[in-house]
Amino acid sequence: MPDRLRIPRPTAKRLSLYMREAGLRLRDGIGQISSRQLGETLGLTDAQVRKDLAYLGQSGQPGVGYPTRDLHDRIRHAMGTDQKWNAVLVGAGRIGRALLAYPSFDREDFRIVAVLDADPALAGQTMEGRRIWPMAEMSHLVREHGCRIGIIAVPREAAQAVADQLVRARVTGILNFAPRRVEVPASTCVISVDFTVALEQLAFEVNLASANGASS
Amino acid sequence: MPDRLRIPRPTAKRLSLYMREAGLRLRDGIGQISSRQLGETLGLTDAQVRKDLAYLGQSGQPGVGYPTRDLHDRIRHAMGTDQKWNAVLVGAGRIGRALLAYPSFDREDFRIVAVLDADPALAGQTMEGRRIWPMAEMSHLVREHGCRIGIIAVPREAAQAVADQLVRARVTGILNFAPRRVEVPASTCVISVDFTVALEQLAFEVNLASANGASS
DNA sequence: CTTTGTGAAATTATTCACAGCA
DNA sequence: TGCTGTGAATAATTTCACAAAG
Repeated sequence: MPDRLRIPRPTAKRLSLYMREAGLRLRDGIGQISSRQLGETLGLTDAQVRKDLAYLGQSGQPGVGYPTRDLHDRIRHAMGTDQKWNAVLVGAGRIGRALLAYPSFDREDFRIVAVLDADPALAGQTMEGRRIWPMAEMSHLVREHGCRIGIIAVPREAAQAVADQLVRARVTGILNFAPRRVEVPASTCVISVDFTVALEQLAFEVNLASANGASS
Repeated sequence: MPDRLRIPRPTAKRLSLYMREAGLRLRDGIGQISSRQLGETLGLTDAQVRKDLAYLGQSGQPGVGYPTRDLHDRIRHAMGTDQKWNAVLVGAGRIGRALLAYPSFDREDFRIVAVLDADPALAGQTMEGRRIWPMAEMSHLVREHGCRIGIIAVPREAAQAVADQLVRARVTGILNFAPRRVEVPASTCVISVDFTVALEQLAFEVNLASANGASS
């Protein structure tokens, strides 16, 4: 007996955006927000926004909009970000450093609690004020801090081995910044952030736009 | 008269992956690759791969597969990465540094040719061996190097202003790493890479999986 | 007069399944 | 036998359009 409707993946992505926007409004003391306003700031149609928000159950008031606080809380709950998500970061390179300093990775809900690197020379040093551990400590750190997430910020060649180690250490989710697919058992989730794909996607879009624009 | 079929966006994303894989095979001297092999390494069905590749026109050989070199070239052409894409990077922070050192941003097709930052104290300094320019130099640099792409690697609050400047400097594509939508005229393309959305997406997936897995 | 929630319609994307070629 | 290319079938997602509510 599912207590709520299954949320489609495209919707889940947009829910993140709605939540961020609701958070900003909340901070600014704005109590209501309409699907049209939300759509306008995010580049979506109002119908799309309403369909998405309807997955969270009735919450809007006709003629008024959605109460900011309630909206924010509902999305948080639906996304699971009302829980604590501790993460281990593997890779003390430049991407790892950027993530350590990134606000989203040091919030109440998400937090990088340990940094590891395969380079023995780095073990014991600090990065952005955090101590770097050797790889052998992974299972221990994951257990000690109750990490459910592992972040792969190592070069392509090392990514699969790191993924294997993370799975053995019993994380249930992996955020992968290496430019390749990592193979994991079905019980583990992977989300990849691929800079190269984004860049090539952009080239594709620009070409498409200029092809459409240039009609002699 | 369009000389080729319109490529759907999901397909375009996957084409990047196929191209990368073809490039790796090419480097290893493997001359052929089948839709099944491609699908296996990338986590897709063979039918999906074939449908996608069919947009590039006939190129596979029944019973054999796709010739690696030809496949790579065709995708390159379709994506527009057989052209040169110079980019200006705005933001000499930690994300900017990571991108500067990232292999994909210093290839024959893509290259970051200039770094800018709003902080006057950074102007004239170097980062990853590149000189940092003040914002006022943007138009000049874009024109001089023929940059078609601008990369936004600044905090949320500064992102829209940077986007406006990039548009004025006449870039046609923007790669946005700031966690917000940037508003641009329709003639400019934007692709966003949003770490926060990726992270929350992961939490969502993990929750979903554990909900499915745990049926008492 | 504005805005929600939602069935129905339209569009888009994926999977199936198989004829035809090497 | 192994594999491509592709119509047809299915599934997923978005848009439309409107009754009902503040």
